[in-house]
Amino acid sequence: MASLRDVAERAQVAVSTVSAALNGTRPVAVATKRRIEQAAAELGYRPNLLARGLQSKRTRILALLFPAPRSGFGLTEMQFATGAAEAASELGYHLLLSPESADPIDEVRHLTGLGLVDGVLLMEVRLDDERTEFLSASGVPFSMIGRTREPGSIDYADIDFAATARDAVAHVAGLGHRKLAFFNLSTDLYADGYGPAIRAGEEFAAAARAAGIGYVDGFRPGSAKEGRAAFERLLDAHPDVTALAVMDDHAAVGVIAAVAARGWHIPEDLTLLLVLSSAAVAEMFHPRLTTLEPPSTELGRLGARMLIERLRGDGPPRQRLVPCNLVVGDSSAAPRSLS
Amino acid sequence: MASLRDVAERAQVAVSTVSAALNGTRPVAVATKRRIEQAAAELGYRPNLLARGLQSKRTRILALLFPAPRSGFGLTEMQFATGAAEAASELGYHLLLSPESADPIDEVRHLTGLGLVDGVLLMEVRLDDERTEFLSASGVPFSMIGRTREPGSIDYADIDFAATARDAVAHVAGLGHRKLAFFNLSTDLYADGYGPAIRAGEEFAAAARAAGIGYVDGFRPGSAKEGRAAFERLLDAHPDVTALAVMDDHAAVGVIAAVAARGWHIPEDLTLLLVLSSAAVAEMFHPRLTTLEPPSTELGRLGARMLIERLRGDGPPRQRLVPCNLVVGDSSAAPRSLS
DNA sequence: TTGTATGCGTTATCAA
DNA sequence: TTGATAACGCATACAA
Repeated sequence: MASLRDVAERAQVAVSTVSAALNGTRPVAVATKRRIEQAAAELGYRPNLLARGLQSKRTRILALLFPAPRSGFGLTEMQFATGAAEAASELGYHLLLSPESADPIDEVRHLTGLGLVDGVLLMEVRLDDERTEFLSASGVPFSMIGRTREPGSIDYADIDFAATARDAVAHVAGLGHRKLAFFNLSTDLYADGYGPAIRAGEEFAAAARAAGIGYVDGFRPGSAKEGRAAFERLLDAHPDVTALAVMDDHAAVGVIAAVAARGWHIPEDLTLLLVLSSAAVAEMFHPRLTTLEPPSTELGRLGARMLIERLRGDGPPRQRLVPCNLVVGDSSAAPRSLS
Repeated sequence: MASLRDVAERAQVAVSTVSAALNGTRPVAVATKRRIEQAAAELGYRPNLLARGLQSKRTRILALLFPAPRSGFGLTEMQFATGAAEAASELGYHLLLSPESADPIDEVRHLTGLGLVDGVLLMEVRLDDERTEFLSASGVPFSMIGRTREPGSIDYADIDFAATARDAVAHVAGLGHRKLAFFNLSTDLYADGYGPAIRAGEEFAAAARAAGIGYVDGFRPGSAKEGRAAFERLLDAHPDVTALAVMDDHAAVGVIAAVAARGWHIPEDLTLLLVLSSAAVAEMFHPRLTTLEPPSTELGRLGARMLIERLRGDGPPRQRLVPCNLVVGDSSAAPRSLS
């Protein structure tokens, strides 16, 4: 590879002048600047990121810390990663994919100790997340996709659960439904303090209350079997429920089976919503389910952008909430009583 | 961060001695070595990767070039990435996630020109892939997840389509089926020379022939609607088909709908196989479909390992084929005629 | 067995 | 407006 020296020789100037001309870090006569740029172009010069990083203490590399795939299909995680990588790339940064080992703290220490990365992007953030405390304490710049219970002044991009719940409730209430049920994520995730489970649960309850429609929750089926059982229990206790929002994809499979087993049909007898699932997944169902699609790519992009902005300079905390996208499928309809 | 100099001062030796002691690159007296190691530990010394890379011309960073999510749920792509990242991490390497821009060639040139990466990992390789030619020509070490039509001496890890097809055919033949149909991926992908579409198509035909059972193909439904239509056409022309292997997840949805519309049931009236889909996806169906699950994580791991081995030293081409994993679900049964 | 000196490619400081 | 030079942290050839 051509180096700064090669360019300098060819343009008949000093290395420092070439550096200055190419970076605009100090005034350079237009004539020499042109000569330098031409020489650089002819040699196909590319600045060596390592040398630059060694000197400037900034590598323009971000680490995306991601845990082993949890539930779902990995689509969401994949979109976080691609969104973040794209946004980083647009801003001249690179994204290092860092699989979280047994000890995430150690992982971060390793990465930053090596001088490899300028900042860290966290995903799958739990309400109480030890990683944030460690990162704050060690002074490593970072941002979150998701957020802790009390984000304080930490930068984050997360789903706007309140708006999402409002949209969902408005959708079913607009169809004429008077009572909505909600199936949260599995008990394990809920107990683990997984943000989306807790927040979606709270916000759906609040939105239903605000809209003045009936609301039932407390179910946390994590599989098709559990989904089926939960649906049976739900109807036993609340036969007047006509709309159901489900967070776990596999639980939805069970619900659909239970509906069919009763001789019921979707959407005539039940309006079914998938919460935080992609349209690609919703299309796998028959009928195609209405879904509240998480803005995963956007969140990834935002997370990366915020982190880079923070690296470029200080400022107020950057905290963004983005609502899910309501994609109406064939599982939404007015309740029987109205038709 | 503590540097080599800090360690040297604390241990009362020269920098070069510290370097030697820590890297074992030349003999160091046990006593001083112990002193150095202790000093390093006390200071929490970590070698600066940039400085080391600048000197040694090797960064121990690999780039994973990945295209925008294609079809499916991204699970497979995600597993390639996580597998590769894990394997790299175990061997002391890091994985850079590089979203492919409009011009992948330029992307590679950029990455390597910057001196950032030691090698490149390719995924979503097409039968004729210009990237391989460019990489070969420019001397950048690389390996493929997937493979071109004629891989030559390029390292790769790919699905063993022949073994996979044999397993699938053996499964249905073992159940007593005498005629198998095959729905390939969408026409677009097929025409684009997407390896799995072409190879799976060829190998299923060959496997059926070898097993002496009837075989029908030529269908390429890429959506639920097309899947449904394809199934109707299939049965019109070949009413004696009792088993069907489908590559596109959404097409499978259509097939299931068509089966139900006929008043048929799975698996009594049709044995349905999902090819190259994960068990997580297969579980979304009702009944749970039998699937041939691609070894995506393993392929990612292998791809990274091969590349690292190649970087460590030369040797013969490393080329590995791994068969899919047959996960028998509730969509496999003996054909009607036998029951 | 250990220390000194040099260079990797860049940026930044200071003279000229 | 420009050029020489000293870092950045590490590895290595060479001298002691």
